[in-house]
Amino acid sequence: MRVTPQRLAILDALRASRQHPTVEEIHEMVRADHPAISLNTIYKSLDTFEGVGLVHRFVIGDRASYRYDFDTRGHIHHYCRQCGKVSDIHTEDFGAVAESIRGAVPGECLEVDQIDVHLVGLCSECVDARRENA
Amino acid sequence: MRVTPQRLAILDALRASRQHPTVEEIHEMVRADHPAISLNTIYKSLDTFEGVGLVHRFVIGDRASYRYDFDTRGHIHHYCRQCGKVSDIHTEDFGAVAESIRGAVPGECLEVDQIDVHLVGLCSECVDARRENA
DNA sequence: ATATCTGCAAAAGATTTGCAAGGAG
DNA sequence: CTCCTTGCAAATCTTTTGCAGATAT
Repeated sequence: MRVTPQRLAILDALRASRQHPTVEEIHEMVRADHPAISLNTIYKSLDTFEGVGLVHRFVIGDRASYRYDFDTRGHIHHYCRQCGKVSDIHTEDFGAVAESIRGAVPGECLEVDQIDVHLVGLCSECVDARRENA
Repeated sequence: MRVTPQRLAILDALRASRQHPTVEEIHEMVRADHPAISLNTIYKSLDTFEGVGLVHRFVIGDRASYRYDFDTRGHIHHYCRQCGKVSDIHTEDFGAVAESIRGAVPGECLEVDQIDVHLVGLCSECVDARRENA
């Protein structure tokens, strides 16, 4: 895998963002420094990164677009069905959650490499907003 | 919500399938009895059904397409990265898993309506196939 | 030097929108 | 009878593919 200015910029942008950006959003961010970078390069680079486990790709909520996360440690994602924001839920104890999930799997016959937990609901801002309007 | 032959056919097809079909797949199935049904009708009907909680929509694995599930009870989905099959993992104790997940959420500030647990790995057939080739 | 990566353009795939005709309530 | 639903077509959005030139190693 080659190290290019584009790839470094993509990784930097993803690391800097806590927003689980879509490909399009990453494109926007990287263009600030690399005006000529193509969307295609974003797609291919992220695909490469995912292949070597540098980043995590997922789809959440009612938006069928890939989102990327620089943080590959196990954690929970929350999708706000009001504003669309995706937030991390970092728990001290994701291990216990993973354990409980693995315990529910009949085992032996199938293999599990990756566990994604997605919650859908309202983020704290949207809960607050609703409370004010009530 | 109106009851039409098309909608009944869509619900029947979805109920009959344990494959978590995509919109395109549902279209194929329903066309057996309703050759003239349009893809658009499938989209709109499923959207309506989801709105009233009749079906569950999700996206899993590396295929960015909506999948639908007639079974709206909480359960785990497993995606096979080899063959693409999506299977249900019905555990007696999804309640315990849900409990453990809710316990990990800091609470009060955000709302959780729905919990999706997605596993990625190999299905039993693909595990067997690999074992035979080894 | 050479295999990989980039950027452009086009193709492919998935979902949504607009509208006129049809059918359920 | 009226409003919701259907089917068609086109538009939009997202992702993939093909290829020629550039570049990291």
